[in-house]
Amino acid sequence: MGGPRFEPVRTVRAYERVVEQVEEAIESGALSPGERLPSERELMVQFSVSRSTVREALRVLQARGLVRSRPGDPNGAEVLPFSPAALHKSMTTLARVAELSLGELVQFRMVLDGAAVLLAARLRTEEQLAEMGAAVAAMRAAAGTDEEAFGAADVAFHDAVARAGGNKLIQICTDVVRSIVVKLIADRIAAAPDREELMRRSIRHHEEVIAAIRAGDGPLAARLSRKAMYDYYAGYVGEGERSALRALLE
Amino acid sequence: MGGPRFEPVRTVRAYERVVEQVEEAIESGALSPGERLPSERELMVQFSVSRSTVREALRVLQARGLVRSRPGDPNGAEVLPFSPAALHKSMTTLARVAELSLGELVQFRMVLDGAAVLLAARLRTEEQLAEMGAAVAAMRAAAGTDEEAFGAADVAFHDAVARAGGNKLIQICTDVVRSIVVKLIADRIAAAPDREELMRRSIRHHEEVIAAIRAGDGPLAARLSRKAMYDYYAGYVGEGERSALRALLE
DNA sequence: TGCTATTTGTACGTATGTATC
DNA sequence: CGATACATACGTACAAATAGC
Repeated sequence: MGGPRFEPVRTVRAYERVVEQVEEAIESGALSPGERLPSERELMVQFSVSRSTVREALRVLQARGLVRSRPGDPNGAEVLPFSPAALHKSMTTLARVAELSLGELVQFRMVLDGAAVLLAARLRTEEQLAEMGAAVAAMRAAAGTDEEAFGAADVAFHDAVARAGGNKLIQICTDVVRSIVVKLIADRIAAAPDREELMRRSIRHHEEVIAAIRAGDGPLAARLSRKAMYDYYAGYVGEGERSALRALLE
Repeated sequence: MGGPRFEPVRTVRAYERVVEQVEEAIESGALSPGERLPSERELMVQFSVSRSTVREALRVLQARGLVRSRPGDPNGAEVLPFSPAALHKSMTTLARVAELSLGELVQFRMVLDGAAVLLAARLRTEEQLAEMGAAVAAMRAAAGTDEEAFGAADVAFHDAVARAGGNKLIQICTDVVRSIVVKLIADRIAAAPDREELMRRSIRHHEEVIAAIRAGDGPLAARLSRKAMYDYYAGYVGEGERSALRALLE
């Protein structure tokens, strides 16, 4: 027994080491959003690598949403503020290659949104309650006339709820999945014959959720929220999956 | 009013068009995992771009976890099977740059794991129940002796539950966040003075969850699951956040 | 085993379009 | 408008690694 435990050697490419160092600098806060990286020529000197290596590294960093570079910019690449764009991209890819069904996506939203509402009922401030109310008012104003504004107001509502819940991860994930779902069935939603009625019912549900949040009744708010989402999306989900969604309604 | 509605022109880089086309081929299934892309030289002919452009595109595709290329491989880059690695990477980055707290991460797990358990109580097969039981048995066997095996068995348990729940997105996200949490506090967990007691209690909780799943009592299983997670991690979370976690225990 | 052909990894030079001053 | 510095893209060259003989 014993002897030294050797580990397999992984040859690490030059561009990866560049990525690692820059990534660490950004994630540790040594480089802040808005700041600039040195120019590509400067980077090749600092890392003692060729231009192509620097560029491949910058491509990866750009794909991860950490930096952006523009041609002609007298400064180097710009360090970007945090954005869930990379998460959005990888979840969208995930949805396609893992063949996530609409039912799974909606179910995920029911779970996270329900949790956000539950937390919001505890932690919301009066100001946040007002935001939710304003969002629903905007939904009412746009109902039947402006599809786009209705959707935007709905997003604003769920965002206000998620922020009130105090969990950034839940907030981000609900938003990412919401946009994926909407993209998947935007055409079917717009073409729904009972579109007007769906919107009205959605608004009513939202108001009930707000009332429950205001009353501090988290479990009720969560049930109402899940029910609202179910009613809105169930029509686009196959019957088999629909029953799995109903499991969350009890 | 009227006239054509012009849209702002977005200059799109050459490498991006290459990425788009290959990505579409992979996500649509035209290229399956295990298949090979043409060699870089072949790609530069097909896309009429230079090799550096091809390589930058391949780097991005590699960063997204879609392909992998090895030096000297006479075949081109390999199309990879689906993996949540890209999602894992972007969530890890998210956790750092958005400064997600341990409390938020644990809360997220409580929500998703609770939902998975709730669904599993409805949808589980006898076989999956056996898997969960086997995982807990492995946890018991490893308790106090083999930290690593204990952790692996715990992962196996939660994975079996998530699979039984039937929602791949929940399954993947729980696993991703679990590994982030573990990485964050692995050292503190290992150094816990009451480590042995924590493990025993965790096993007991897992058994209670299995019993509730077997009985088909989803809500009870979910409560027990969230309670188990809270007990296990609450010690590592600050008091302020701990109260937000308790909001999920009612 | 060694050899060879092919491919990727990396380096370097150059031309071009663009943003800033 | 010109000058400057930058990113973009192309092409060539060579080293290192792999597969197949």
